[in-house]
Amino acid sequence: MRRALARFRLGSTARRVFGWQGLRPGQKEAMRHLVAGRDVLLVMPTGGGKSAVYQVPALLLDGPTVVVSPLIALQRDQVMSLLKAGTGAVAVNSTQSVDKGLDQVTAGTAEFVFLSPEQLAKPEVVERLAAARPSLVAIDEAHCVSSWGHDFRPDYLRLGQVIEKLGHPPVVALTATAAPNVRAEIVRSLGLRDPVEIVRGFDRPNLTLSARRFTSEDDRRRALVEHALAGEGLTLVYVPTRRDAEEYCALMEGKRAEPYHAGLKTADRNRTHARFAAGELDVVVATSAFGMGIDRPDVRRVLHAGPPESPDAYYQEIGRAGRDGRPAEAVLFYRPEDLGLRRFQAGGRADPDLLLRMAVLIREHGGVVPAGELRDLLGVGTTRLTALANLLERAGALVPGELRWARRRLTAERAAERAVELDETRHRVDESRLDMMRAYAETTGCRRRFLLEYFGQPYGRSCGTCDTCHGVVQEAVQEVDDGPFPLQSKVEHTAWGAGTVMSADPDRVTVLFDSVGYKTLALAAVDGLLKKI
DNA sequence: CGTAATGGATCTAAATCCATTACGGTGCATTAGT
Repeated sequence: MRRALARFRLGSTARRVFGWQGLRPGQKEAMRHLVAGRDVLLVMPTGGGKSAVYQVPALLLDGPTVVVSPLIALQRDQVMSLLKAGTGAVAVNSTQSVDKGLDQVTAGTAEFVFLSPEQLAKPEVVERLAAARPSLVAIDEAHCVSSWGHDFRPDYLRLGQVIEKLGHPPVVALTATAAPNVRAEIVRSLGLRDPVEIVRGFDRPNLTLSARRFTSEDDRRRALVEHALAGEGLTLVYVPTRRDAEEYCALMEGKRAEPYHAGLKTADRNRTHARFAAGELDVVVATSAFGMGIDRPDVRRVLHAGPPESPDAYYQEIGRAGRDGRPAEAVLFYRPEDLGLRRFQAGGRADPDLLLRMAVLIREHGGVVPAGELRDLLGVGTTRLTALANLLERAGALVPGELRWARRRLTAERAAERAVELDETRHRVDESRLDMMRAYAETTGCRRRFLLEYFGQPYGRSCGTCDTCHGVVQEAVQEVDDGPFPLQSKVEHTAWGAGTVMSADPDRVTVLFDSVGYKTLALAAVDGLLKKI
């Protein structure tokens, strides 16, 4: 009854509380499903408006809304804007008393509570939240589950368990960028139940795409700096290292430029952020640290001094240009040697020996092993231990959310073996994403088409505006169901198993395989190896 | 994996070459010491 009523109040609530006039189609659809009790995965590339999707339903449902947000700065911004709208909100993190924050939730004065996955890794925090009977859970920047969960911030992979402990109210996962396999991982990892997937407009027609290839580092550097200095308008330069951020920034003569990376003092970072937001800068030269929470609509250019680790990351970064709809450009200054650094940064494999020792210890203990003891015995830190536990849990060896052996019949050896396989698979898929980044940089086809099809949106023509199109718009390069392997059709490879066709040309086909990631195959050589299923 | 910094050797003294080594991204939370 309440829910039926709430459906019709979405628009008026949005107007009354937040002053939003019209809701966009994707937004309203997502809200309706949430209010009706469904889980939702929302992928909307253009910035603003995603938070509305949980904020409006939250006000129509009884009980607090738990928002998982990766950065304390982001939590702070969201809380401030909600408080300004006259709605109770609190961020629970290490900058202030966790207990006092949770008291606001218990007392019912905070309708919204923002937390990091690390806070939610603490059982007492989850218990207190569960006691408040949350009516909605929102996972902001949900691609972090996939990009950070495996090693950097492993508590991201524990959110599925947290959601269950919170009673699994309707969950909405929000992100700007996610390829089909990333979407699948978000759904699986968060344990979303029969979710509605809403994927809106990946294409950004006002963005022109180009890439320039260089042999020497010096040439690349000169070309990028020259390009940055020649143009007008707000520019973001993405660089691979902190050092490069400083060096490139020093070369931006005549521009109001600042570097940005995680090695700078918090005060300096905040200042640069504020100046950028206020329009007091022309150029920010940054590592991947700069980005989330940026909402300036008038970024005219995003230049890359080397490719990021995947098209997913690249699209995320160039997506910060031209949000006002006016022309903007994304230029990749590329050297094949760049890929080595990214491969290094992708990190090493989990140590099989360590996994085995951990499995043996937990299995022989019999009960719940204290995390501190396990860390000491294995000589690893919290982050690493959680990452290893995640692997063993996915291997079916541990009770979800606990350091306790799940099945007597499973040997430690077999569990460790499975965990290693899972880790291997993930790394293979990651490497294939890097291969796709190289393919983007080196393609002679339409770059827009390349990216859109990578994200599972058949495009089948050439855009006419990227460098490789040379101003030529081809209406039908490839129909969706042309050829032996139509786009998005399911296929099976004798060695690599099941996959989905992501892009097809007259002579070759790119398939996303579950076990090995993206592979591009020459049609002339696939006879007997690849078949439609 | 690639690049930059470091160090040692070198036909006799300032600079160059080669081999070796170090380094590389993202943030939370917690803690020790002001």
